[in-house]
Amino acid sequence: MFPNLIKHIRRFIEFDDTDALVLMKYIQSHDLKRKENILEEGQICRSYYFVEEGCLRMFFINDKTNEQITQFALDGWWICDYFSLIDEQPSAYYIQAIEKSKILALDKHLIDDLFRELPLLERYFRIVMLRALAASQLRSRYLYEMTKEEFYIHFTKSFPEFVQRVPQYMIASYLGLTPEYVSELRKKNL
Amino acid sequence: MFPNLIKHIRRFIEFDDTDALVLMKYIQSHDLKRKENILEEGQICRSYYFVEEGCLRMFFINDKTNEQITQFALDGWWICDYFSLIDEQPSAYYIQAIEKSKILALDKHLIDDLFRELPLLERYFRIVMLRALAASQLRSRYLYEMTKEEFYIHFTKSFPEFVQRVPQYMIASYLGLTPEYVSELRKKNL
DNA sequence: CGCGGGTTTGATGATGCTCAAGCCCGGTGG
DNA sequence: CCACCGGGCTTGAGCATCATCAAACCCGCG
Repeated sequence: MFPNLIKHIRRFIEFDDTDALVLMKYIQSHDLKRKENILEEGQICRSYYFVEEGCLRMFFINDKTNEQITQFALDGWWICDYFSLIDEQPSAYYIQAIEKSKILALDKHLIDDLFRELPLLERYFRIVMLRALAASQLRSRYLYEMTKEEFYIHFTKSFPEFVQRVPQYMIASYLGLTPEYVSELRKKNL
Repeated sequence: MFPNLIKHIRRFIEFDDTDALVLMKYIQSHDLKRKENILEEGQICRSYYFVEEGCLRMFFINDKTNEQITQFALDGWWICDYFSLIDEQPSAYYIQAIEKSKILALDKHLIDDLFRELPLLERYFRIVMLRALAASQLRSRYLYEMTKEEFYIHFTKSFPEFVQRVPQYMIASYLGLTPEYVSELRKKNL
């Protein structure tokens, strides 16, 4: 049904097939077309989203026109606007499919029931959050210690497949660069 | 014994005094003098640290000389190098007391036993991680949408007491600015 | 074949850094 | 009690990085 999520869960906790069947009751699956949104600015983010297949981006609108990407999520990643989710505030973000994607949504208000049925999943989510935090700490460190040029090169070296898969201007936006500058950097670095 | 930690836990879960006594067995308390480190570069970060009283900073050494601050932790905050903690890799960071502080350490390897004794604490830690993630998402958004000047002003407006408490050059470092530039900004913004 | 989104090019310029010097002020020793 | 020291903050000149803007180019798609 959603093998990638199950596989992901099994990386961190014991989780047998009957557990998976229970979990299934709580999950809503969404098939997104390219450019389709699963969250839009002004809505309250009510679910955690898992990318079962495909690729998402999270962005907000800057100066009324400019889409500023703050995160990507590939297959096997959780994504959401945690601030909106926690405080039930309108989100400032869009979450949009870059390509045809299959997204699994876990509603915030069902999660306590889910944990009551499958207590071990609370551990899974704790660990997922912990790892996301580690990733964000690492990313923030790179921002401190690298110039934008180094940051760009580091990124392209680290995720060459991803750079293929996604248009340059999105990479630029995510890295906080202008497309023009990225273009210059590409020329310079062969 | 450590009222601030208990108070913090009670913000998120039911936690009575006997639970607190159990927890106490797992906690190591450290009294730090000004400038004393609880973690140093090269060590493996083995504990989660809670600031019961005082104030910490987390930094790494840039270009062999320059202390680059990436995080502060005031009373009531958890702090650690999550990357080093998870992978048991040598840390690239120092965690140091800015002022006389009381720190509570929870060893990574005891935490599973602790959760076995007090299963509700797993929820507490999940929530703490979740909120830290929300905070880091918000911070990263500010970095995208503000100029350094706006970022500085926003920070000083948001945490005026903190700006009093900590030397300017540390604020500058945390915000990714030179002390000279902060000085210029202060003059400009009365 | 023409259109439109994405990328490139080049000129110009602002933001924010570097470096060197001076200043302020609280602490310490004579 | 004063003089000196040193850390932190400020000032100013010069400069690098990276953004802005306008235009041209490229190429896949209808």
